[in-house]
Amino acid sequence: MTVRTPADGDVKLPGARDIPEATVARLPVYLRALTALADDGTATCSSEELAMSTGVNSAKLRKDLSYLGSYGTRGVGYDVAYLRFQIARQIGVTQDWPVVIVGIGNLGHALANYSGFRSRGFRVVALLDADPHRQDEVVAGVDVRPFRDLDRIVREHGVAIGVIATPALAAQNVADRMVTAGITSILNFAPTVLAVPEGVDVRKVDLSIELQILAYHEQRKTGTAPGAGPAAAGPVALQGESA
Amino acid sequence: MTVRTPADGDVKLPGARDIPEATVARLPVYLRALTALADDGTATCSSEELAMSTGVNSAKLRKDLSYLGSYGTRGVGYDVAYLRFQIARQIGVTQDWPVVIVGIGNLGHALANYSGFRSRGFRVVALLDADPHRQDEVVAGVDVRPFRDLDRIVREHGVAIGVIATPALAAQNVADRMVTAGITSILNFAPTVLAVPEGVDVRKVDLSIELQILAYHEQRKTGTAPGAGPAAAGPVALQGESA
DNA sequence: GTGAGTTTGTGCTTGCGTTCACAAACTCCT
DNA sequence: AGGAGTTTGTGAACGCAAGCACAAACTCAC
Repeated sequence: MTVRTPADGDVKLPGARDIPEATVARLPVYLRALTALADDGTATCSSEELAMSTGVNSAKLRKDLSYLGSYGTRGVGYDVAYLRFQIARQIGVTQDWPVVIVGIGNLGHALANYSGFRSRGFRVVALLDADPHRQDEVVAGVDVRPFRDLDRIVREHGVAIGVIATPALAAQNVADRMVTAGITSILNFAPTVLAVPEGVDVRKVDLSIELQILAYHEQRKTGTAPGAGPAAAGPVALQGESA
Repeated sequence: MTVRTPADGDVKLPGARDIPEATVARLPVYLRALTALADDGTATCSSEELAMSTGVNSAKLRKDLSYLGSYGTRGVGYDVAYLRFQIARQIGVTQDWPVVIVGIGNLGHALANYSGFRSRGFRVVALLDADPHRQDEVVAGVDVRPFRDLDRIVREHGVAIGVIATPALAAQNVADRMVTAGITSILNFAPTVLAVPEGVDVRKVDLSIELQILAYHEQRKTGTAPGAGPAAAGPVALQGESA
């Protein structure tokens, strides 16, 4: 999913060992749990406690944290505030990242209104849509701009991360324009495989894929077809509508 | 993320080898690409072509498909319609799965209106919300029901899959109620770690985690702090708001 | 200061996933 | 029919991730 270029990605920050991808994916979970603990007034916690509240094995958690450095104290545990800062620093969310959201449909609205953005290191600087009818709206305090303003907005705010919430057909075009504008990380909600040049990271969030994975396991569990209820409708053939 | 119970999950369907988790996660992508090819009128395709359009290695794709059986023809490729059906059958989306969505906020609206549901093997049979003010609405042709109707709806429609789109604080309670009602697969959009009993699968989709993973790589790429643009705001300290 | 108890950090093993490389099996042309 | 070209299916090698288990390092009580 994530494409890393081995060439330019290896300019190591001072004191930054390379962290395994699986660990990187869990760091945000730890960060969230630590924030919750900090808000509770908890000053220190053990790997066991943190593991419990994040749903991972405590050994795995300690190994993950060890990639960042030795921030714990044996016999005591971790200082919540300190560890939280260290993780935030490693992820790079000690300051806010400006992001743009393209495609202000149902999903775009939801994303724009998502309060977790601000508090977790991101700031929505622009909402863009190609549809002129949408460009009068003000969503979540940010007004919707025409898509053609992308280049200017990216330049002015130094945007590196873009979110695609358009229909599938528009996604590749939006991605191309984003890359041209200078965006190098894309979060794609459209159900399409995006082609991007080396050095651009893409992460995909796909609703129906997640559901289908659940369906697979569900089928294995029960050994039955879906909709076993009395009011269930008859079989529905696979329909068209690709992409 | 996905919890499989080794005890009851191993009742193998006739002719169903156990498919690696990584492969299962890619099958929906193949399915979508094959649907697109079928709509284009393409009758047959090679692993190389399919690999190109799905963004995976062709060797990996062949190995993935080989877990389902030998559905290709050497020297020719795969029959699009046939392979599509076989994958759909393995995933279990030859018939529609009834699903319920709990939490009709911004995200719930977006999910309810998502057209990809119907065409990819799922049917939204109910929208539930605890807020009485929301229960007058009709979203995407389905009217919003009170949350307490969950048990009855699950029973009547034979619902096995539930979607949680509530705020974080409500998520665990909703999950508990879902499990009690008989739901055994949950797709969780709330930024919380859910505790569920053995045998219940949970998949999590978390916006800010995805963004933070992107931010990590972005930081490594540029080696700089976010918001390098001239109009970028000053540093913003980590704020509270846990969970 | 010393011993008992606690918790971290990590070497090692095991298992899963990816990739390579090639034989097997097919088509097509002559 | 036979040979050249194409494409699948898979054994084997490799690399990453997970989990175990334990030494090292700390606290606390006396």
